[in-house]
Amino acid sequence: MEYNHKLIEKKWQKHWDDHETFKTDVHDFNKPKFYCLDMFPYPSGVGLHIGHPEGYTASDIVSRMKRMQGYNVLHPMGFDSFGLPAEQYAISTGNHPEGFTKRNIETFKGQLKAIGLSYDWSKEISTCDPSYYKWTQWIFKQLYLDGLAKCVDMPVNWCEELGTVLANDEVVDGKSERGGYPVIRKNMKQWIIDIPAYAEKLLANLDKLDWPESTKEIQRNWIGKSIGAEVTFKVADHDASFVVFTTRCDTLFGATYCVLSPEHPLLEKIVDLTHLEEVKAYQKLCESKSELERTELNKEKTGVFTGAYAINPVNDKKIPIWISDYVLMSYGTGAIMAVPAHDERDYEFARKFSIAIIPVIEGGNIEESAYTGDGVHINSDFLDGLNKEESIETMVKWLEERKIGKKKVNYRLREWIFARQRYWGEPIPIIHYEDGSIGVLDDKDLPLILPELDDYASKGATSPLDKAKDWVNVTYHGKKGKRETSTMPGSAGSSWYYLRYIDAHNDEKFADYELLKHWMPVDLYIGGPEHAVGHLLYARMWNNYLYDKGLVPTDEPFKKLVHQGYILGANGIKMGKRYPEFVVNPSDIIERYGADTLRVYEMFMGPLEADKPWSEKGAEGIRKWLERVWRLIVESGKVKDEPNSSLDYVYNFTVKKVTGDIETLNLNTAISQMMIFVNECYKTAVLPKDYAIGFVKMLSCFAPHIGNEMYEILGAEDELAYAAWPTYDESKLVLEKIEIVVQVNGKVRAKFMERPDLSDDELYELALAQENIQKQLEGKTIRKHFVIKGKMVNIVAN
RNA sequence: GCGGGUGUGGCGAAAUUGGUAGACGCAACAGACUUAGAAUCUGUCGGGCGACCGUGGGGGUUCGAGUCCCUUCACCCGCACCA
Repeated sequence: MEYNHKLIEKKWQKHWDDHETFKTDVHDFNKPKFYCLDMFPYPSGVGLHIGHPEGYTASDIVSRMKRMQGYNVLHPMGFDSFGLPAEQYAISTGNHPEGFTKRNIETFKGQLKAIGLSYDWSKEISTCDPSYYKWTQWIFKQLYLDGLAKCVDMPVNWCEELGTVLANDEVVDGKSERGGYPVIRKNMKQWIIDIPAYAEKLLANLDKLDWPESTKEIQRNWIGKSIGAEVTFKVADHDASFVVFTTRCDTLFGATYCVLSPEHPLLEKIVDLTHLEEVKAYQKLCESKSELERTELNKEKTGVFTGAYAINPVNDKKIPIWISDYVLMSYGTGAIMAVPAHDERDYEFARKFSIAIIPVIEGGNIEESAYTGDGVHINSDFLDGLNKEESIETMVKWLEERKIGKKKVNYRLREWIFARQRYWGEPIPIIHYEDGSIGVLDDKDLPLILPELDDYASKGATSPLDKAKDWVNVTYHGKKGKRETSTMPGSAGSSWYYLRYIDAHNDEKFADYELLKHWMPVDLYIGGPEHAVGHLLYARMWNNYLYDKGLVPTDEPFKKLVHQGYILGANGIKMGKRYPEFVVNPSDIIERYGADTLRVYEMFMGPLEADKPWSEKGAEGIRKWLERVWRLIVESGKVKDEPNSSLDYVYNFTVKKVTGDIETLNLNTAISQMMIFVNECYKTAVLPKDYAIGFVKMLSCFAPHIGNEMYEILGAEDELAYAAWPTYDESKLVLEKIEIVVQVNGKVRAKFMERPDLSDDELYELALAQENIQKQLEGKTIRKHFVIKGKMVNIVAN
């Protein structure tokens, strides 16, 4: 009987489907729970790529082991099916997004099943399903009622090509993440979610998460906390003032000018008539620039003088007010005090426009560059002689006493722009009444179904939904109004899906609290690093918010997070359109070698988190290894109901190593150890049946189809997925004799085998007796020696 | 510029966290089986004839360093005029 992957894989996939093997009873609280989650895919139309099975296999291995260890494992899957990617693809291929998405989901599901992943499909969710997005709308409604979702007029990222606004994480280098189209800043009435209100909590909670340090750091940077002060500057000869944010209020005596952002609202009021034309021209120039142009590196500073002056509150000096695009309206207060002596940007600007540079900290060479280091304060009246920390403290106190400034914490994190002028998303359950008021739909009117629309392409600043006139114009609670025609962004549905799996069919609530209390948080979350600030920050915010409302039991949703690396092409470059000849399609690999080979190879390639190049030969090697395993278990005749002590050590060690490695996700070394076990089995005549069964159980986590088949061939009749995980006998791990290494001056000079329980002195004596050691020590004096018990002796001599 | 990470044979990678560098696999080579090849099984496999040399380079701590410290180079990822 030969190993036939096609037959075996089909057989066991059907078995798992027919028996609902992986269906989890979420109400069973008797066993300890384990919630193992994958980032659900966009069903994009091109099908699964080679990277999907990597993370999915890793979480599947953990799920399968935990199940055998007696955990009640929740391992669900669903589809992130609303949003730009699906819609863009639909438009470009002339398909309607709905039918198209449904077909894609079926394709994805078929592909996922062909990999042999142990998902509980009874809990499948799809974010574009009304029974799901009813609750996305419901959570949005709560955010709205609590003042965290707002409709405001603000500058947003506008992408003309996509015909929509975009969130900050969807803009990369001034271009849209999807498609790479130019993005400009533009004032629009927009729905936003006040994620900055959660900045502090999201930042502080990072410390307690078992996440990759790099991802936590990215989130910290994105939140961008900085501690400083706000200082009020009066405008000379005007009844006006503005506030600046600074982290260096200790340098106030060196502030020789102020800069307002070109969009600053105060400008209208204070610009001098003789400068009005210039200012307007500059504002217009800035407005027309794309985000990319504005943030270009090392760009020369530009700006114009407003003709107005501010009063420096510490010395009542008149200092000029300029405008420049290096001051951003979206950060701090949109205005700064400029201290050219100690800030590189201000220095460059002051040099260019010949503005005074007054040093207030000793150090550096002010003729050449700004000095940003620490030092003793000078030219600073009551701060003279103090260092940075002392000066800041003194200055804040001074400002606070006179009520012209105060300590202030600022965050870089901006509002989450929550509306898209697109068709394929959750409708926002809001009505704009004719009287100018805004209303939200009653719970009984949710979900607000996305109307069918033939012409769903986005053009210009209007939403495709504007065209659904019958849907837009409504009378609600006796008032006439129009529905909101923007839809929610793709990241809406993915911000809470992990909660829905736990109670996927609940019509009354988004999920039952008692169930959430048992199952949350997610114990292990595996997905790509590209979601470090988008999804992973939004989901944290929603969960923290729902926690504050008492609707979920934990503030943080994902206890442990792991990112899988990219599978690169054989050329070492990311697979993609640029090098189509290096793109590997997972379905081809499954067809040729089988899903088990694909799974084991992807796990064997290297550490889960690392980027690794694909190797066809490597995959072939794994296929051959599985055949070798098959011959050992099924054909060799070695499997017998009798003991073989020569395998005791390697078997027990393998159980220990594989168990520990799965726990820590060192899946490549777990496979190495299983290979060592198989190699040892080939060297001996008898493979005890219980060892064969234990081995097959472990292997079945990695290669479930061949594992189940061999388990059946070995005569087992129970369901392997819930069979007891193999245990190891610690006493068998103690070897009779172990190898002792003898070093002279740190270099290996001899090795010998000895009992592991000898004393240090006994080992030292034996080491000295070694022939080669005697030779090495000839004519030398022994100075000292070190013994590492059960391992080595190092003799120091000269 | 700031932050995070990586660097080990021809290749993918291991290394019990300071204790035998290169486990396991790919490729290569040799032998067995075969008319022959493929497959399989069994070996060899960092460099050097050797003393020795070897974990990007240089320095240091230590009886002992891939692992710790300093310094430097290269590449990858994130943020980027954030006041």
